[in-house]
Amino acid sequence: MAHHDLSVVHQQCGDCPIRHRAVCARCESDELQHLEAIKFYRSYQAGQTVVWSGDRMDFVASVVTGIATLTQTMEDGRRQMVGLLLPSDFVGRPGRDKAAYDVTATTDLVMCCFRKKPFEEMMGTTPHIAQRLLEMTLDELDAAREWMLLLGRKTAREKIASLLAIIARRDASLKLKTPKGSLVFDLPLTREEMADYLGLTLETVSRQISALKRDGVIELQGKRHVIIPNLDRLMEEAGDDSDGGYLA
Amino acid sequence: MAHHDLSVVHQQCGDCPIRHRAVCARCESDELQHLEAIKFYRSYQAGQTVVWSGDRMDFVASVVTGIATLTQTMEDGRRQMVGLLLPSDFVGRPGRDKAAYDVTATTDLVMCCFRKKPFEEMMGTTPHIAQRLLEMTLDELDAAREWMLLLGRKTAREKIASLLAIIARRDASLKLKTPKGSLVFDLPLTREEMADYLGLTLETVSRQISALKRDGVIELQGKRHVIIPNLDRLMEEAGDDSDGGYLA
DNA sequence: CGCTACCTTGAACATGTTCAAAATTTGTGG
DNA sequence: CCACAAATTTTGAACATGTTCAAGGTAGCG
Repeated sequence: MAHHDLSVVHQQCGDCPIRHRAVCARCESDELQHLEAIKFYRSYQAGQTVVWSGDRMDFVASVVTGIATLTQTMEDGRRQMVGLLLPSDFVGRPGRDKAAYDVTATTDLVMCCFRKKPFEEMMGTTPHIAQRLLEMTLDELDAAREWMLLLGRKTAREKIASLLAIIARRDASLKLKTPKGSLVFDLPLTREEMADYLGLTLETVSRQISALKRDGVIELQGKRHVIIPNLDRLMEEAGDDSDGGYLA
Repeated sequence: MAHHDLSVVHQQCGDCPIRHRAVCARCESDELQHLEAIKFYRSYQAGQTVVWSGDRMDFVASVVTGIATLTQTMEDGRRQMVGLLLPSDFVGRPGRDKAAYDVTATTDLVMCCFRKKPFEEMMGTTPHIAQRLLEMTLDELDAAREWMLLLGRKTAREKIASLLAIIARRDASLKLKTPKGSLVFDLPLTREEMADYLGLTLETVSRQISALKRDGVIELQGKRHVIIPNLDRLMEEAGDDSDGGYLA
């Protein structure tokens, strides 16, 4: 319970790491000031639940740092992850007061929150916010549909390769490295979380990761540290046509 | 090839059957007039392709009557349907010029089209359109995520029951009948299309429909005409918690 | 060092797929 | 209206992929 009180930290929007990708990306400085007035930060430790599905949610938020997941659960306990929230991603839905999914911090997480009422009012008066939110929502819809193809039609091996390729790409885009050449990253998810994302069991995830390693598609150092010697090879294993455009 | 030239038909927005659900739902009459000036109708016969994934698409559109599907295809031919477009649903993405999915008419189809350029300009000047489009996109995202749970975690029987429940509900909502009591409708999809939607093979779809019939969950007259004697029973079979809110 | 989480591996099993054939429905032309 | 061809659907049997249940291994952290 070492609760570092990050919730007190407050930063200028101008210095914010997600300033140019989040829902505020298009805002002018006066609009940003207005947002600044209604925003507050919240921090969560790895493993903590941000909200439970069905709970009242009186804020919307952007992920600033860390990773969160959206999951759905059936009565008998079957779980399906329906979203992986990375820095700049948006949580919550204007015009709805109950959370539709469980939101969980998988790493330590900082979110930039806006009380819903003022945010909704601002949406009406600030087209730059509504425009950006529409754009982000359309991107998420594309990502969800790409994921439907994965869940409905890909083999276990292809599913794992697809997930690794997505994480590798995202990491490459954050680090601004060349997309060719070898890539290195740490898995932000446990085997079980990967299984929940891919519609598999954790045993199958483990077996397929071992198989990809055995076949030289990936290298592992420990359980989490992954090296991709050849991204094209990984993409082939994922079954995507070479130039598929996941996420942003 | 009996091509009834519906493409010439032109109607007043005020009389349009989707006036209050489509992207134009929130528009005032002056805004509607502006839309009316840039709109045109197109008709497609059952089975026709509206656009191919990757093709240039210089319009966006609303489905007026009929049903269309969005599908993704892998190089080796595996197909996954990622959307079922019903009257009032929106096709195309402002700010993108290539289609991301194959769009196919599964029944005779009439679409209300807007050339992309003028539509995008109107989005900037007409908040009512952008607002409505955001709302619709958020609904579609919820539907896509509900479908991810189905694809990732439901059994074949649950998948079929879920699909039937969705179609039954939609039909009930169009006909304004009480959601209890027995429901009757025609399947708008072939077994193969159902399979593409559910991430199954057509044989499995056929077998599970036979099983649901054998168990008295549904009744069939011919291949397409379905009677649901007890919607609650069907919902149980679908594995949804009783009050789940699919689609709109 | 030893506990606890997490991960890997094995073997039996189950669900859904594949391939094949037969049945049914639909559309077409006589 | 009927007969035939084409398309769609159903059913069967062998098979494959991923799951389940069980045991053992590994890493991180007190």
